Amino acid sequence: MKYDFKSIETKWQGRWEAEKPFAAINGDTRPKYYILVEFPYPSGDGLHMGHPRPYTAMDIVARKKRMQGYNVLFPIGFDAFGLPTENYAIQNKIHPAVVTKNNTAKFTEQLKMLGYSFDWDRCVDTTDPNYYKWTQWIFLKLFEHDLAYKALIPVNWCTSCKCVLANEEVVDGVCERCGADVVRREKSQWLLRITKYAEALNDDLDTVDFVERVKVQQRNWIGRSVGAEVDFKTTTGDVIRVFTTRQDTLYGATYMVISPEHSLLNKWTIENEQEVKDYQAAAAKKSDFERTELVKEKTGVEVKGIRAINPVTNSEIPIYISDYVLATYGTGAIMAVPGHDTRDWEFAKKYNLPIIEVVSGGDVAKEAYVDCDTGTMVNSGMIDGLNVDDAKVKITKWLTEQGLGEEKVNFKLRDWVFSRQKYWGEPIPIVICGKCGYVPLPESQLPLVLPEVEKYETTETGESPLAAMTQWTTTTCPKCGGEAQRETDTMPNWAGSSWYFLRYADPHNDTALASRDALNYWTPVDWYNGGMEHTTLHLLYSRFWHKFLYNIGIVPTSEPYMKRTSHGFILGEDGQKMSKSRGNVINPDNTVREYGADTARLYIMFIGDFEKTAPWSQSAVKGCKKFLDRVWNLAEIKVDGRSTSISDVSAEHETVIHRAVKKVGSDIESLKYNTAIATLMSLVNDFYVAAPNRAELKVLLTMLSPFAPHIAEELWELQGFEGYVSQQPWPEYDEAKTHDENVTIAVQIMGKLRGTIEAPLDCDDETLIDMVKKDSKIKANIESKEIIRTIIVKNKLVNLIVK
RNA sequence: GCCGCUGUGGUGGAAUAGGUAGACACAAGGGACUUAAAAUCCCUCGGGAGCAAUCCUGUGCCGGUUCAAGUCCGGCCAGCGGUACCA
Repeated sequence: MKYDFKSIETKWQGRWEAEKPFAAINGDTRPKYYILVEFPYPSGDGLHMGHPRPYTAMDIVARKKRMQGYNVLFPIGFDAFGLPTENYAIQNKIHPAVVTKNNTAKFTEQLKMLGYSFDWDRCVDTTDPNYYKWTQWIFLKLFEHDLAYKALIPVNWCTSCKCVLANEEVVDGVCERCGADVVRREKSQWLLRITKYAEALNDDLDTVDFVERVKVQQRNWIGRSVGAEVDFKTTTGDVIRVFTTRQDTLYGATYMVISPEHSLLNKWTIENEQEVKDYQAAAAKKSDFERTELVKEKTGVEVKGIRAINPVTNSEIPIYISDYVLATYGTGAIMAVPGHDTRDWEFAKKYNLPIIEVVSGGDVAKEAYVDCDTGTMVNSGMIDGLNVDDAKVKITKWLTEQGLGEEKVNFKLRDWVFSRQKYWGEPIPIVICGKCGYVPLPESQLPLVLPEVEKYETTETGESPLAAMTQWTTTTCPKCGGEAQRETDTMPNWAGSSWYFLRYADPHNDTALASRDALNYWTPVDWYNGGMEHTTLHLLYSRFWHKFLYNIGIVPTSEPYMKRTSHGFILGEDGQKMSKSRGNVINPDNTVREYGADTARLYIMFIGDFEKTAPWSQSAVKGCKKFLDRVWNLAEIKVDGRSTSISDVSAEHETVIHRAVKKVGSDIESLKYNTAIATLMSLVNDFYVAAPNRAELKVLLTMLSPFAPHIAEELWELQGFEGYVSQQPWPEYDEAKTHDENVTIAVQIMGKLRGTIEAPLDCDDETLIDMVKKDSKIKANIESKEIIRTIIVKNKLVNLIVK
């Protein structure tokens, strides 16, 4: 009989659906293991190859963990709020909820087609009011704890989406989604104070097992830097406070620069007022992108008539305004040390300002001496002769004593802009009352359900489509009972995904986001795998929400995820990133149809290093199909024999089987799925040289089942083994049996390979050298030479050094 | 610019901790079976020399450490990702 993958896969998927062998059980006595994959955004295009890679990998882990006796939670859901759905709805005049329903149905079908062992009863959908009730509830808690606030801020405005974007959604000055220009605009927006958690988000990375590149990227994004704030008095009697990480170079500060938006500019009487005003106006007109684009040439204007006083030299220094100083970082003002900062140096050259060397070792006449940590302080009064570190300590102490400044830690991280002027998102549960201000909706009124609207488009003024629904927006103030308006902004699609993993623990709870018992049992997530592109967005946002929920006593741990790994992209066959415009998108449907889900799963794991990008190759898929054909042909006919325990493997196959069990097991844990599959292929190749007995076949099918679950179940049944192969214990290996009695020893002379010999395992050195010397080939090589040294690596290698 | 990662056959990729480079596949070539094709099975497959056993050479480039370097160190080059006037 031929390997009929189609009927086999349909059969087992039906059985799994009916009998639910992969259901997670709350409060079970087995040890729990919570494996999480990033739930998909259900786009109209269906799954592409980017989805099955992480899903298959974690499915393999989930299946193996179950076989090892864990109560595994491996859930899936849909992150369904978002712009593409809304745009599709606008274009086709279909309600976004209907679009979402269709898309999730398609995704569900495709995910089931691939044979994933998800617990489908726990499926969540962020657009379900029963779900977003709790997203809104968390928002109310954030508001209650002063972590949500509304402020007039310059926002990134996408000219095409007509929508406010988070900084994270602006890429190279254009909208991440549609590629249109992004400009700056003042708008009243909801923000979340993620900056309050900057320190904890940074420091607690030390407590979790995230792959290093994720930690590095998060740390860079949070951007912690330690320095000092220093006060500079001015001739007007005002004080300009600056932030610097180089307080040691204070004696070299020969001028100051403040941002064009600095508040003191409004207060001062400036001699060249018009010139300053013109510069401010020009800077305000520029978008963030334009401001950073002009990196090469720095511009600025001196604020004439007012001077600052360097607190250590007491000399008067000029003040400039320039847009290379950002209003949003530090204090919006800097002390300029042209001798030791590249930007200050360029600016000083251009405007003919003095450059003073305060750390020796460079040539400040030629260029700024920046990497000067090893230098010695010069021209620096009280800190002359000290090294940089000591100088920092001493000057900071002095500044603090004089009341002129103090040590200060700054972060690049900014508050999270949380408003969107869009329809397809969670309504923000706030009422705006003329008398009481922003009033939270009482919990009893949640969920605040999205109203039906006539038009989904953002209004011309940039307000949410909800703003046009006056019937809905007009309400009464929960506090004073007077007439009030509902907030019409909605939440960004990062909201629902910031806590979804908690809901999986108890997805049908209608009195809490999840019961405390369920959270105590399942959280934290043991292993979370996802894309690098979410490192500074979703991953950071959800850590923030989780820390907040921990602080208010909702969740039992301060970090949501114990372990985070990250997979590489699957590229198109042309080696380019898959995209519709390139026309190189590959979806799993065709491969599954032509070769079956098991082959598709195998190939996507065999393709290469899980953590790196890898190009798809349709022709290489066949290799995996061939492998399954070979397995089928090997095991289709019932193999006789009563013994089925691993202790009953033949002497012939003993070593290779114990080795394979060891290798496949450890490879799954360390993301090396490609070599795990290679090991299985080798084992099958060995079985073609000498046929396996019943015990050996059993081990093979058990190990194969996480990778290719359908064929494994079918062959298991054909062989007459009991139950589901996916519910068998994972095979155990015996370390002693992973070695042969004999080992091949490489023999080198002067470090060059000259041959190999067979020697008994753990052979003692003398016997080994003796054997080497007797080997005819080696003998010829060392004739008439004297062995002056021998190096032996046990069971591996002998190296003879001769003269 | 800064931070991180990567560079190995025609291709995807292997190579615990420095210890036989190229596992496992794909593609290609040759052969068996077949009327033929598909499928299957067997052989070859980094480069060079040789009938051959064998020898030389080879992991982006240059140098170093070591008995021994794809692996460690220093300096380059190229590609990918992140970030960007962050003081």
